[in-house]
Amino acid sequence: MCGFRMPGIVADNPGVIRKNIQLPASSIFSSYLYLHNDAYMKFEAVTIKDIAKALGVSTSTVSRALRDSYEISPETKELVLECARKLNYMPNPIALSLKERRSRSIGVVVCEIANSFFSQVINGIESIAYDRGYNVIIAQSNESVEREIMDLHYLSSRSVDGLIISLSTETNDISHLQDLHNKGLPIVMFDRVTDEIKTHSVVVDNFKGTYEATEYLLQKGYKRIAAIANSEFLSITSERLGGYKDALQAYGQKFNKSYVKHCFYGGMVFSEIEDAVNKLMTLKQPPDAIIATSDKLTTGCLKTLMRRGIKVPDDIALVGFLNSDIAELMNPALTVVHQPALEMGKAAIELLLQLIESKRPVTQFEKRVLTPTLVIGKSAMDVN
Amino acid sequence: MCGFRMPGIVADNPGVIRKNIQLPASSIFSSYLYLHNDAYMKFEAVTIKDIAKALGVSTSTVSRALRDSYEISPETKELVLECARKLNYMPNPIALSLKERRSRSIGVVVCEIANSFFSQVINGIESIAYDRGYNVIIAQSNESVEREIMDLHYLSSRSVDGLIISLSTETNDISHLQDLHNKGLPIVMFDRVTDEIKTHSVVVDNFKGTYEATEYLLQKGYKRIAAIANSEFLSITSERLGGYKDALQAYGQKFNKSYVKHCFYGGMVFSEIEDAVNKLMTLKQPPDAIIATSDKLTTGCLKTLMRRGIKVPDDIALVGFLNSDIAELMNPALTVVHQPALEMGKAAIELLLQLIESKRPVTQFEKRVLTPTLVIGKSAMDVN
DNA sequence: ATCGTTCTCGGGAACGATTGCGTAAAAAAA
DNA sequence: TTTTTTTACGCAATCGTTCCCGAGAACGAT
Repeated sequence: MCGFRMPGIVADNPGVIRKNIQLPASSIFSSYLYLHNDAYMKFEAVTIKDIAKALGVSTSTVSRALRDSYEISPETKELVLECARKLNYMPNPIALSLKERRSRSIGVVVCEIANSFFSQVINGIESIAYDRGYNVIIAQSNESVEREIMDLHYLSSRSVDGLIISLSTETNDISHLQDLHNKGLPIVMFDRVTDEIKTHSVVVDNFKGTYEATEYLLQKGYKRIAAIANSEFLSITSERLGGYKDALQAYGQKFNKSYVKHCFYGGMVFSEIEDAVNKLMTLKQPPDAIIATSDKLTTGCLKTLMRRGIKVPDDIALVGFLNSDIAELMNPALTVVHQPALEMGKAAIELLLQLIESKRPVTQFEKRVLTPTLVIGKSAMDVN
Repeated sequence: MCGFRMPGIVADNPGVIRKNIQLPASSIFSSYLYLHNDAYMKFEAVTIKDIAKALGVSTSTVSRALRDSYEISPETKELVLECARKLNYMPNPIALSLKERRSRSIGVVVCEIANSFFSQVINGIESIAYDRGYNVIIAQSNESVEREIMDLHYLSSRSVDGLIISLSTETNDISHLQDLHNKGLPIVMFDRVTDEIKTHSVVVDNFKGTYEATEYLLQKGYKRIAAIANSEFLSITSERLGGYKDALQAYGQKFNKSYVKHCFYGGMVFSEIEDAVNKLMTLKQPPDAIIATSDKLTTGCLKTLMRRGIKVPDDIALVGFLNSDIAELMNPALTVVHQPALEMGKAAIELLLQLIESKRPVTQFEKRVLTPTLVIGKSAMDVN
């Protein structure tokens, strides 16, 4: 009597749903009524009411049976499970969210999706979130603090259970984030972080990244190494410039302030990079090498040099942060600082889920520091 | 009497919420109670009940006042609006979803996020969806049909209002999609599409893309042009190979079957590409040019050639589909077929929202065909 | 004075699921 | 046999919101 609808194949105990279910390619979704004939009708899902009605029991019994409660007899359980399977019942996540006051979704704010580094991070986040039954809502700030605030507003209004964020370049006032944090929203920061909010964070050893890159150039014999960096506000900027400065010092070179150029919008505005490169190249003593401290800056810098007819590495060396998997295919093959982006994403979501699912308040926060890799290419040569 | 909580700044009429709201950077989120002291407490949102209680009216009145119903007096409306503003009330989207039986979220299935083409498409989708109040749930198939089915299962269980999908390379049986479609789920396909499902789709003129690329090589004087393509199952494969064949014919060259290699996993498995290139290069008459018909194939092909010490374009020419914005920085600067990915994403989401928000059944389906661009680089030379 | 309108508003049932509490019937203990 | 305990289930509230009814009050028409 409970087969008055399309017979389905698999229904899972809601507790273990989507865990290695093996389903045939057909009729997986028959939890929905067939109503798609001529009229355009919203397909309606099977609910516990349908099961209850079909079996002549109460919804409480169905609910408890599905959750394998001890107060339901084995026979009834079997009946309910069987019927749920037949109707291909699937629990309504929205109703559950309302009841449990959690959305099982997390928000991710990055400045740009179409950027290798961030898309790889998102890849890592998504892979784990998916397995844990969370969905990921992605928002882009486009390096604008205004947009970042709107993103957070939006995500907050969609009542996400947690947040993973890399700050926009414009963000020096973080009160909008602080507000959310104060209200108890679990937050994990990555890449561009701030100490002002006490929470977990995931970064690479930025200092080490530029230190090694600078050291590499110094060992090659370069004497006038310039740096093109992001906005001074960003954590990554000072850290990366720190590694650059320390390496210079370690090798007995004096730090030259005019060799450091900042791009406030980190290359989102291309003319920024052009200006920076132009200013460097028109110095009385132009640099013989450039370190670019982010993906967009690295490619933008190479693009500018190329367009100006400046040969790399013959006229100038170029080393930079880059997570594109085609760095070796570039002209020249770039020597790059590569970040373990996928792992960063995984670390971030793991820390976030830990925060979200923690029963008791978390007071000890972790700053997970991963190690970047210097991938040697041909964008610097031996100068002697 | 209604200011017993943190005074907020802005509350919107739910009907026009998130429409060009200008808010100061602080206290935007004070719709939530301050409970984040020592104990870890979930922050609780302000509901219409709170407003009703504060004002001594019923929730119905509050609800209607907020929705600007005609049956509420202007005075009461003003009171309610004022109070909502004070408490910084924000409607609970989950409760709304439950009531209205729609989640205001759409699912996007692509094979890989960290791929320029797809991340650009997602960028386009996201930009519009966000403005229209929808959130985007992204799932990756990794070119696996099994994973694709699980993705759809997941998205379906999260009750998305619509779906945008580019099929995985393994997908020749589309009954899992067909099922969802039959049940009335609005679907828009892009890139890798199928005629078996009658719905909107967004593609580029693949034929034209390869035709022009092939023609370009033919005009340069190449005589033995090979093609490396995706799985035969995919729509893009036959279309792109079609353009290739027709161009050959138009220029009086005979089609040589051994010059066409398929990579079933489209380059997700790198050895596939290596094998394809190796087989081509060990022919008695190896090709003098290669056309790669997808992003991953293009970069994979170049990587293989480079590793084998085969110079492009000196030893062989290479032209391929590529949406990376650093094609011009590659070695050599690649001549590529560039797809308007952002526009494709925008078109897809627009068509989907049209489907979702249509009152009456949609029977006329649109196949929107955008035009790819051949971007000339230096990966082919004049051979005479 | 009585009736029909119009204007406002409240009560309460949904939406789908969980869960504390109450309670019949059955089983166990007295 | 009576009492107590256990078993197995139903009722109803709850989450936040909308919306169908119903209903009181004011007002004009008869």
